Amino acid sequence: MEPGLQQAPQLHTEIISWFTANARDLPWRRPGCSPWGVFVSEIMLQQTPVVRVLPVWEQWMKRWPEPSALAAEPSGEAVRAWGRLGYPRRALRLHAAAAAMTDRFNGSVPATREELLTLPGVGTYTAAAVASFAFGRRETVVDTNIRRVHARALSGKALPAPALNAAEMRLAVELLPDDDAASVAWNASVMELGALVCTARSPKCAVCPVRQRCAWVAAGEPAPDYVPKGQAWAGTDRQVRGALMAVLRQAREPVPRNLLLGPADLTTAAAATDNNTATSSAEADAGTDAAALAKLHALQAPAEQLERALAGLLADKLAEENDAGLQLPV
DNA sequence: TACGCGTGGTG
DNA sequence: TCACCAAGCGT
Repeated sequence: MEPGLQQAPQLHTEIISWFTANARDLPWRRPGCSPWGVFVSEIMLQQTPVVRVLPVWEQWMKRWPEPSALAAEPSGEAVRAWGRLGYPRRALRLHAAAAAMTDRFNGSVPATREELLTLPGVGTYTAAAVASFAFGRRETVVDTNIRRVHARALSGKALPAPALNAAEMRLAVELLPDDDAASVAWNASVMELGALVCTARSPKCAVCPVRQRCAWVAAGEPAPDYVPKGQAWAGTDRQVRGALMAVLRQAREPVPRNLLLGPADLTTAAAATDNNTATSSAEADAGTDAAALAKLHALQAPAEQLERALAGLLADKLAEENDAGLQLPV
């Protein structure tokens, strides 16, 4: 990694030039976008692809053009508007961050990394990214794309380490241009290169602006020295929670617990009459989506797992319990 | 430090 | 098809 630092100036020039010609036209990058717009985009983009964020971001900014507007509404509305972006706790944290901005920062997005770090849902990456992209400050932005570009171009490895480490952070700090504007351009450019060209699975080295300088290419593109750990899904509480969330998100009135916890009653009722007509009407009466409910029941999760998953939702305040059953806060 | 956290597109 | 992967965070 050290040797590559000598060509940092060339890397800056070539990657920033590539960005100028090839960057995607994303709404949160446009000159008129507010710091709040940048902030919202950064939270939504945590572990979620750009194409899925775009439509939700547009609707979000139209409905809540500034932090105080979001803070004025119940958190459940944020969860609903979040839709299927995933990790719905991010919606709660974004709502809480808007409340904190309203209370502690005069209704504005704070401009410094230190202040940004005090907001819920804002960690090392997001604080640096917002300070850099929304406020033009010189901050070292390190995300998964940037780590991968650094690992390949400078360290000659196929993939970065499983977790961000001190050596990577030092390298990123040393690579950051001194000039404020150049540092912002560099952050955005390396990230975009990692997202569009230096991708995880099938890097497009043929169109890479720095392929001649890439340590990984020079080393003959060696394979990763570790096996990425998979994300377990089938049969997990997480899967059950996701199915529960899909039902609760669109429900406009309390959802009875027994409707969520098992199809037993419905099966009996349906069998007693004829087909699933009874099931459909029962679900319609509860204001729930039949398809979402069917997916939940199709998992055939054990009752104790359903209870545990439901408790997990309640613990995160994604739903509130009342006499009638369950619903999102309204 | 390692793990859990949603969702859907894709090679 | 089915793991892998995606602008991380909090514990």
